[in-house]
Amino acid sequence: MEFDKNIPIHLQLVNEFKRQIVLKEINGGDKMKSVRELAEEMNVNPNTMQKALASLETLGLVYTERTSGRFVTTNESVIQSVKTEMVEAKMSEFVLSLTALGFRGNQMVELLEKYLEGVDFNE
Amino acid sequence: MEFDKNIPIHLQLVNEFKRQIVLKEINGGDKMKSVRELAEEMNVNPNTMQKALASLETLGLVYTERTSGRFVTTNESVIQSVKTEMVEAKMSEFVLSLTALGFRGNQMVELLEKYLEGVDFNE
DNA sequence: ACTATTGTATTATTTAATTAATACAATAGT
DNA sequence: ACTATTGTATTAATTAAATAATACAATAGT
Repeated sequence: MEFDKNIPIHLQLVNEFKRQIVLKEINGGDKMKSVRELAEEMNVNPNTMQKALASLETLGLVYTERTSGRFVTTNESVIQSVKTEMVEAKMSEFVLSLTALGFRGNQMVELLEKYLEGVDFNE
Repeated sequence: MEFDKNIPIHLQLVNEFKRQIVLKEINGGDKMKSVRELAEEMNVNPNTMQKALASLETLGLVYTERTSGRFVTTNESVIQSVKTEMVEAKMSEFVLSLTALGFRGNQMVELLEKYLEGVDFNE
């Protein structure tokens, strides 16, 4: 995975894991790879990975079983609410940005449709 | 103006000025305030402000007349293309993010419409 | 000519993120 | 019991952004 150098890596890691969990690329109860392994795999320092995983734990998305490792939560309602929150955040950011650029709601919808026509494949 | 602490301030400044120019809150030919004045007003260090303004200059959005100060470009086509680029960037980011969250184009439109119903005032 | 105001440059300090290197703590699995 | 693997903690070094303080350069306007 590649990082945006203008955003702290640990935040980008948290986001990526949230995405994987929410999209069921990792399932509830799944064992995650070890801190060191993940760090290696994603080319970051173990400390940075540790920090990201600690955040995930705070969110309730993973839990630790010493010393077996870390596991994805089986609490589906937590996962769902995280997903909802992620979508809302994206919507909010988009609408705020386009509002700042002078567009109104209906124009945003039009723009989105136009954009999707242009780039899309799976309409 | 308030800053997102996770994004370099000079980038946020560039963005804000781009927005102001593109939205004609500042008009072509307008004299901008001095580096020091802007820095004071926006509560950043003059060096940070200087950096942001230098970026704006690179973009062709402002030019310097030593020692009168800095002025907004009168080249409307530059302004328009910057605006287009900003909108495209927002669209792209939004669509990429929601794609990563497992949505397809038509669902994105639905989500946006729903979201706008909920929050909107100026549909 | 003078001078205030402009942009610009420089050097140092501070702060936060990241990396680095290492050590400790706990226990599952043999 | 041993040991490899797990998470966790600590301390230092590095890097980049931001701030701080100051100086220089140019000229519009008096």
